[in-house]
Amino acid sequence: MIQTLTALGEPNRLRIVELLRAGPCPVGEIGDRLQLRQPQVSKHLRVLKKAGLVQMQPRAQQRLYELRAEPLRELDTWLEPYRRYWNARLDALERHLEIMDTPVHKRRRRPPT
Amino acid sequence: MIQTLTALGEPNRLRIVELLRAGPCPVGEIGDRLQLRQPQVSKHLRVLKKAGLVQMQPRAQQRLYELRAEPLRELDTWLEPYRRYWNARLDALERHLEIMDTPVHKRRRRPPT
DNA sequence: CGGACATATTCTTCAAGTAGCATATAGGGC
DNA sequence: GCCCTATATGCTACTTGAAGAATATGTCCG
Repeated sequence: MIQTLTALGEPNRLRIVELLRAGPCPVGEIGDRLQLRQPQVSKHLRVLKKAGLVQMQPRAQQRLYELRAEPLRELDTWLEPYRRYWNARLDALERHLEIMDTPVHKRRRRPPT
Repeated sequence: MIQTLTALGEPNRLRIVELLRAGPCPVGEIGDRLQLRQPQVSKHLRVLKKAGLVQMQPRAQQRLYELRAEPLRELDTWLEPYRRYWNARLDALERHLEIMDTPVHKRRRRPPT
Protein backbone atom coordinates (compact mmCIF):
# COMPACT_ATOMS: atom_id res chain seq x y z
CA MET A 1 0.00 0.00 0.00
CA ILE A 2 2.72 2.42 1.03
CA GLN A 3 4.69 1.45 -2.01
CA THR A 4 1.71 2.09 -4.24
CA LEU A 5 1.09 5.46 -2.68
CA THR A 6 4.67 6.65 -2.83
CA ALA A 7 4.95 5.45 -6.40
CA LEU A 8 1.86 7.41 -7.39
CA GLY A 9 2.84 10.38 -5.29
CA GLU A 10 5.30 11.67 -7.81
CA PRO A 11 3.88 13.92 -10.51
CA ASN A 12 5.62 12.40 -13.50
CA ARG A 13 4.88 8.89 -12.38
CA LEU A 14 1.25 9.77 -11.92
CA ARG A 15 1.24 11.16 -15.43
CA ILE A 16 2.78 7.97 -16.74
CA VAL A 17 0.13 5.90 -15.02
CA GLU A 18 -2.58 8.10 -16.43
CA LEU A 19 -1.07 7.81 -19.86
CA LEU A 20 -0.94 4.03 -19.62
CA ARG A 21 -4.62 4.06 -18.87
CA ALA A 22 -5.04 4.41 -22.62
CA GLY A 23 -3.18 1.16 -23.14
CA PRO A 24 0.33 -0.33 -23.35
CA CYS A 25 3.05 1.98 -24.55
CA PRO A 26 6.77 1.75 -25.31
CA VAL A 27 9.25 3.80 -23.29
CA GLY A 28 10.12 6.19 -26.08
CA GLU A 29 6.57 7.17 -26.74
CA ILE A 30 5.98 7.86 -23.08
CA GLY A 31 8.93 10.21 -23.13
CA ASP A 32 7.66 11.94 -26.23
CA ARG A 33 4.15 12.42 -24.95
CA LEU A 34 5.13 13.58 -21.49
CA GLN A 35 8.17 15.58 -22.52
CA LEU A 36 10.49 13.54 -20.37
CA ARG A 37 13.97 12.36 -21.16
CA GLN A 38 14.36 8.68 -21.77
CA PRO A 39 16.48 7.83 -18.70
CA GLN A 40 13.96 9.45 -16.40
CA VAL A 41 11.15 7.53 -17.98
CA SER A 42 13.05 4.30 -17.49
CA LYS A 43 13.75 5.14 -13.88
CA HIS A 44 10.18 6.03 -13.12
CA LEU A 45 9.04 2.89 -14.84
CA ARG A 46 11.38 0.90 -12.68
CA VAL A 47 9.79 2.34 -9.57
CA LEU A 48 6.32 1.67 -10.93
CA LYS A 49 7.31 -1.84 -11.81
CA LYS A 50 8.76 -2.47 -8.38
CA ALA A 51 5.46 -1.30 -6.96
CA GLY A 52 3.69 -3.70 -9.27
CA LEU A 53 1.84 -0.89 -10.98
CA VAL A 54 3.14 -1.79 -14.40
CA GLN A 55 4.44 -4.83 -16.16
CA MET A 56 6.67 -5.01 -19.14
CA GLN A 57 6.78 -7.16 -22.18
CA PRO A 58 9.57 -6.89 -24.72
CA ARG A 59 8.64 -6.46 -28.33
CA ALA A 60 11.65 -6.35 -30.63
CA GLN A 61 13.97 -3.68 -29.28
CA GLN A 62 11.09 -1.99 -27.56
CA ARG A 63 9.65 -2.60 -24.14
CA LEU A 64 5.93 -2.29 -23.89
CA TYR A 65 4.81 -1.10 -20.50
CA GLU A 66 1.32 -1.82 -19.38
CA LEU A 67 -0.74 -1.02 -16.31
CA ARG A 68 -1.36 -3.68 -13.72
CA ALA A 69 -4.67 -3.48 -11.97
CA GLU A 70 -3.84 -5.16 -8.73
CA PRO A 71 -2.27 -2.33 -6.74
CA LEU A 72 -5.02 0.00 -7.82
CA ARG A 73 -7.54 -2.56 -6.79
CA GLU A 74 -5.81 -2.81 -3.44
CA LEU A 75 -6.06 0.93 -3.16
CA ASP A 76 -9.72 0.67 -3.92
CA THR A 77 -10.10 -1.94 -1.23
CA TRP A 78 -8.12 0.17 1.20
CA LEU A 79 -10.59 2.96 0.62
CA GLU A 80 -13.51 0.76 1.60
CA PRO A 81 -13.47 1.50 5.35
CA TYR A 82 -13.26 5.19 4.56
CA ARG A 83 -16.27 4.97 2.36
CA ARG A 84 -17.96 3.55 5.40
CA TYR A 85 -16.49 6.35 7.44
CA TRP A 86 -17.74 9.17 5.33
CA ASN A 87 -21.06 7.55 4.77
CA ALA A 88 -21.38 7.14 8.51
CA ARG A 89 -20.58 10.78 8.92
CA LEU A 90 -23.12 11.72 6.32
CA ASP A 91 -25.66 9.72 8.22
CA ALA A 92 -24.62 11.47 11.38
CA LEU A 93 -25.08 14.78 9.67
CA GLU A 94 -28.48 13.81 8.45
CA ARG A 95 -29.39 12.52 11.85
CA HIS A 96 -28.21 15.79 13.28
CA LEU A 97 -30.39 17.68 10.86
CA GLU A 98 -33.30 15.48 11.83
CA ILE A 99 -32.56 16.03 15.47
CA MET A 100 -32.80 19.73 14.94
CA ASP A 101 -36.34 19.06 13.83
CA THR A 102 -37.04 16.54 16.56
CA PRO A 103 -38.55 17.45 19.87
CA VAL A 104 -36.08 17.09 22.69
CA HIS A 105 -37.84 14.19 24.39
CA LYS A 106 -37.40 12.02 21.30
CA ARG A 107 -33.68 12.66 20.83
CA ARG A 108 -31.06 9.95 21.24
CA ARG A 109 -27.38 10.40 21.89
CA ARG A 110 -24.91 9.89 19.07
CA PRO A 111 -23.09 6.53 19.08
CA PRO A 112 -19.45 6.75 20.25
CA THR A 113 -17.15 7.63 17.38
CA MET B 1 -4.45 14.43 -5.99
CA ILE B 2 -0.66 14.47 -5.88
CA GLN B 3 -0.81 16.15 -2.52
CA THR B 4 -3.15 13.50 -1.20
CA LEU B 5 -0.95 10.71 -2.48
CA THR B 6 2.29 12.11 -1.15
CA ALA B 7 0.67 12.80 2.18
CA LEU B 8 -0.54 9.22 2.43
CA GLY B 9 2.70 7.86 1.04
CA GLU B 10 4.52 8.17 4.33
CA PRO B 11 4.17 5.22 6.69
CA ASN B 12 3.52 7.13 9.89
CA ARG B 13 1.06 9.44 8.23
CA LEU B 14 -0.79 6.52 6.78
CA ARG B 15 -0.94 5.03 10.25
CA ILE B 16 -2.30 8.28 11.61
CA VAL B 17 -4.99 8.36 8.98
CA GLU B 18 -5.90 4.78 9.73
CA LEU B 19 -6.04 5.56 13.40
CA LEU B 20 -8.31 8.54 12.79
CA ARG B 21 -10.67 6.25 10.96
CA ALA B 22 -11.86 5.28 14.42
CA GLY B 23 -12.80 8.87 15.12
CA PRO B 24 -11.35 12.23 16.22
CA CYS B 25 -8.28 12.07 18.44
CA PRO B 26 -6.03 14.53 20.25
CA VAL B 27 -2.35 14.80 19.31
CA GLY B 28 -1.02 13.22 22.48
CA GLU B 29 -3.11 10.13 22.14
CA ILE B 30 -2.01 9.65 18.57
CA GLY B 31 1.57 9.76 19.76
CA ASP B 32 0.87 7.26 22.51
CA ARG B 33 -0.91 4.79 20.29
CA LEU B 34 1.55 4.95 17.44
CA GLN B 35 4.69 5.25 19.52
CA LEU B 36 5.64 8.55 17.97
CA ARG B 37 7.10 11.58 19.64
CA GLN B 38 4.82 14.51 19.93
CA PRO B 39 6.68 16.89 17.59
CA GLN B 40 6.63 14.34 14.81
CA VAL B 41 2.94 13.80 15.26
CA SER B 42 2.35 17.53 15.03
CA LYS B 43 4.45 17.80 11.90
CA HIS B 44 2.74 14.92 10.21
CA LEU B 45 -0.60 16.36 11.14
CA ARG B 46 0.42 19.62 9.58
CA VAL B 47 1.13 17.86 6.32
CA LEU B 48 -2.14 15.99 6.49
CA LYS B 49 -3.98 19.19 7.24
CA LYS B 50 -2.34 21.01 4.35
CA ALA B 51 -3.49 18.16 2.15
CA GLY B 52 -6.99 18.57 3.52
CA LEU B 53 -6.99 15.06 4.91
CA VAL B 54 -7.66 16.17 8.45
CA GLN B 55 -9.22 19.09 10.17
CA MET B 56 -8.64 20.35 13.68
CA GLN B 57 -10.87 21.65 16.34
CA PRO B 58 -9.48 22.94 19.63
CA ARG B 59 -10.90 21.55 22.82
CA ALA B 60 -9.42 23.10 25.91
CA GLN B 61 -5.65 22.76 25.60
CA GLN B 62 -6.08 19.85 23.30
CA ARG B 63 -6.47 19.81 19.55
CA LEU B 64 -8.83 17.22 18.22
CA TYR B 65 -7.84 16.02 14.80
CA GLU B 66 -10.43 14.46 12.62
CA LEU B 67 -10.48 12.88 9.18
CA ARG B 68 -11.86 14.80 6.25
CA ALA B 69 -13.55 12.69 3.65
CA GLU B 70 -13.10 14.90 0.65
CA PRO B 71 -9.57 14.01 -0.49
CA LEU B 72 -10.32 10.34 -0.04
CA ARG B 73 -13.43 10.75 -2.04
CA GLU B 74 -11.37 12.45 -4.73
CA LEU B 75 -9.04 9.49 -4.66
CA ASP B 76 -12.02 7.23 -5.05
CA THR B 77 -13.19 9.26 -8.02
CA TRP B 78 -9.71 9.23 -9.50
CA LEU B 79 -9.81 5.45 -9.39
CA GLU B 80 -12.98 5.32 -11.42
CA PRO B 81 -11.38 5.21 -14.89
CA TYR B 82 -9.05 2.50 -13.65
CA ARG B 83 -11.94 0.42 -12.48
CA ARG B 84 -13.16 0.64 -16.02
CA TYR B 85 -9.69 -0.19 -17.22
CA TRP B 86 -9.22 -3.32 -15.20
CA ASN B 87 -12.68 -4.56 -15.87
CA ALA B 88 -12.13 -4.12 -19.57
CA ARG B 89 -8.81 -5.87 -19.43
CA LEU B 90 -9.84 -8.60 -17.07
CA ASP B 91 -10.74 -11.01 -19.83
CA ALA B 92 -7.52 -10.38 -21.67
CA LEU B 93 -5.55 -10.83 -18.49
CA GLU B 94 -7.18 -14.12 -17.71
CA ARG B 95 -6.58 -15.31 -21.20
CA HIS B 96 -2.98 -14.30 -20.84
CA LEU B 97 -2.61 -16.19 -17.60
CA GLU B 98 -4.06 -19.28 -19.16
CA ILE B 99 -1.63 -19.01 -21.99
CA MET B 100 1.28 -18.61 -19.61
CA ASP B 101 -0.15 -21.58 -17.72
CA THR B 102 0.67 -19.84 -14.48
CA PRO B 103 -0.32 -21.82 -11.40
CA VAL B 104 -2.80 -20.00 -9.29
CA HIS B 105 -0.72 -20.35 -6.14
CA LYS B 106 1.90 -18.09 -7.67
CA ARG B 107 -0.54 -15.25 -7.94
CA ARG B 108 -1.43 -14.83 -4.30
CA ARG B 109 -2.28 -11.37 -3.08
CA ARG B 110 0.30 -9.50 -1.09
CA PRO B 111 -0.45 -9.13 2.62
CA PRO B 112 -2.38 -5.96 3.48
CA THR B 113 -0.53 -2.75 4.17
C1' DC C 1 30.56 -8.84 -37.08
C1' DG C 2 29.39 -3.74 -37.25
C1' DG C 3 26.11 -0.14 -36.95
C1' DA C 4 21.67 1.79 -35.71
C1' DC C 5 18.06 1.99 -32.60
C1' DA C 6 15.58 1.38 -27.99
C1' DT C 7 16.13 1.00 -23.31
C1' DA C 8 18.62 0.45 -18.85
C1' DT C 9 22.11 1.72 -15.56
C1' DT C 10 25.70 4.45 -13.26
C1' DC C 11 27.38 8.52 -11.11
C1' DT C 12 26.99 12.97 -9.58
C1' DT C 13 24.77 16.72 -7.83
C1' DC C 14 20.86 18.87 -5.57
C1' DA C 15 16.42 19.58 -3.36
C1' DA C 16 13.00 17.71 -0.30
C1' DG C 17 11.59 15.62 3.65
C1' DT C 18 12.03 13.16 8.19
C1' DA C 19 13.69 12.49 12.97
C1' DG C 20 15.55 14.34 17.16
C1' DC C 21 16.12 17.72 20.42
C1' DA C 22 15.30 22.11 22.33
C1' DT C 23 12.23 25.74 22.75
C1' DA C 24 8.13 28.63 21.98
C1' DT C 25 3.10 29.29 22.32
C1' DA C 26 -1.30 28.72 24.38
C1' DG C 27 -5.10 27.24 27.57
C1' DG C 28 -6.70 25.93 32.30
C1' DG C 29 -6.46 25.78 37.27
C1' DC C 30 -4.70 27.74 41.38
C1' DG D 1 0.46 36.16 37.71
C1' DC D 2 2.51 31.33 38.02
C1' DC D 3 2.64 26.62 36.95
C1' DC D 4 1.21 22.51 34.55
C1' DT D 5 -0.35 20.37 30.48
C1' DA D 6 -0.91 20.09 25.42
C1' DT D 7 0.66 21.35 21.12
C1' DA D 8 3.46 23.84 17.70
C1' DT D 9 7.73 25.55 15.74
C1' DG D 10 12.78 26.13 14.77
C1' DC D 11 17.14 24.21 13.92
C1' DT D 12 20.34 20.64 12.62
C1' DA D 13 21.77 16.15 10.90
C1' DC D 14 20.67 12.56 8.02
C1' DT D 15 18.31 10.09 4.35
C1' DT D 16 15.81 9.78 0.32
C1' DG D 17 14.83 10.62 -4.16
C1' DA D 18 14.78 13.15 -8.71
C1' DA D 19 17.22 15.20 -12.66
C1' DG D 20 21.10 15.39 -15.87
C1' DA D 21 24.77 13.61 -18.62
C1' DA D 22 27.38 9.89 -19.98
C1' DT D 23 27.64 5.17 -20.75
C1' DA D 24 26.32 0.27 -20.84
C1' DT D 25 23.23 -3.43 -22.44
C1' DG D 26 20.60 -5.54 -25.83
C1' DT D 27 18.22 -6.35 -30.17
C1' DC D 28 17.59 -6.10 -34.99
C1' DC D 29 19.44 -5.69 -39.72
C1' DG D 30 22.75 -5.48 -43.25
